[in-house]
Amino acid sequence: MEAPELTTTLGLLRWVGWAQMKAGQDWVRARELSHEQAFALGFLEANPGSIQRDIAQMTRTSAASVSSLLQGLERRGLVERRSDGDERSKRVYATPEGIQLITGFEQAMAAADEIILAPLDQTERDTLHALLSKITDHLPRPSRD
Amino acid sequence: MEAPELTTTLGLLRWVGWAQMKAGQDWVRARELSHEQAFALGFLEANPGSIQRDIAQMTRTSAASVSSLLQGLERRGLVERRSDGDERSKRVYATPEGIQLITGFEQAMAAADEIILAPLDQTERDTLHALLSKITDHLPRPSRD
DNA sequence: ATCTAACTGTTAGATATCTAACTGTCAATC
DNA sequence: GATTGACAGTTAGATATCTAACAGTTAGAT
Repeated sequence: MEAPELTTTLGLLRWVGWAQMKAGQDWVRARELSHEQAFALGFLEANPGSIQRDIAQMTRTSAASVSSLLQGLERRGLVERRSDGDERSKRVYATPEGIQLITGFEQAMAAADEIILAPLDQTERDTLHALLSKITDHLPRPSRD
Repeated sequence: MEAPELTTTLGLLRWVGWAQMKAGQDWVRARELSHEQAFALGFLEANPGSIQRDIAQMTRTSAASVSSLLQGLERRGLVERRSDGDERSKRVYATPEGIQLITGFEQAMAAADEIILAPLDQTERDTLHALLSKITDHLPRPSRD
């Protein structure tokens, strides 16, 4: 008695995505972060001075969500928001504390990916990547509409 | 300046999953449902009398989430919860109103899937499905731990 | 028969997300 | 220079989710 979600191609796909999220759970929870906070911090480490709109686009959420998410990180002193010239936008930076907390996140995620993809050999992984790219190439870019 | 998430295989995968969710948005929003409510209703249409624990397992969420989700559906008269023998569990049924509201959901989702998979021919779709199955076969079953 | 452990569901408090409405700032046009 | 429109961010109210703690029920062990 399988539910449809677990048998369709996109159902399987969402399941794998879910597993990836769960796989990183121990790492982020040990630092009392949510996945979203961890990803935002990681993005800010790589792209310091991004404006909130950039984060919203990258995480495919709304400006309102980013505003709320950053509030929590700012309260803990993990990010800073500063205006810079254009008073409409705020440039966001991970603080040293934030950077320190997020160090190793990418590696932890890569390790989780490795476990999930373990059943596939390199050729199969390449094929999977190519097929997914073919799909995302035709998907609308993450946008703010 | 791509972010890592959009270039790794699992990043692409999560992107496709996100697109699927968005693709059904018009359909569910026209009925003032959330995706989660729509999926729960669809599951109950196919599996009437499921207990809440079943729904939690299928949606890979917690018993607490299901409890909260069903509250909203019950308030709108779209589902009913009845105890039946075992007083610990509650059997959940979609009401006629709920069934009527969710009719066509599966087809709408299938249509959305078709659009997303459009860039792939049948052989490629089969390959993708096979690769994803190979991954999920090694994933822990959705469980309640 | 009682006690304990497992099971099912609920609640409380937190964060994330959504939409919609709002504020403030910049730029373009008149 | 003033108005208008686009842009960036915030807030409010809603739902979904999580964890942790709780309450009631069932079944098994002693």
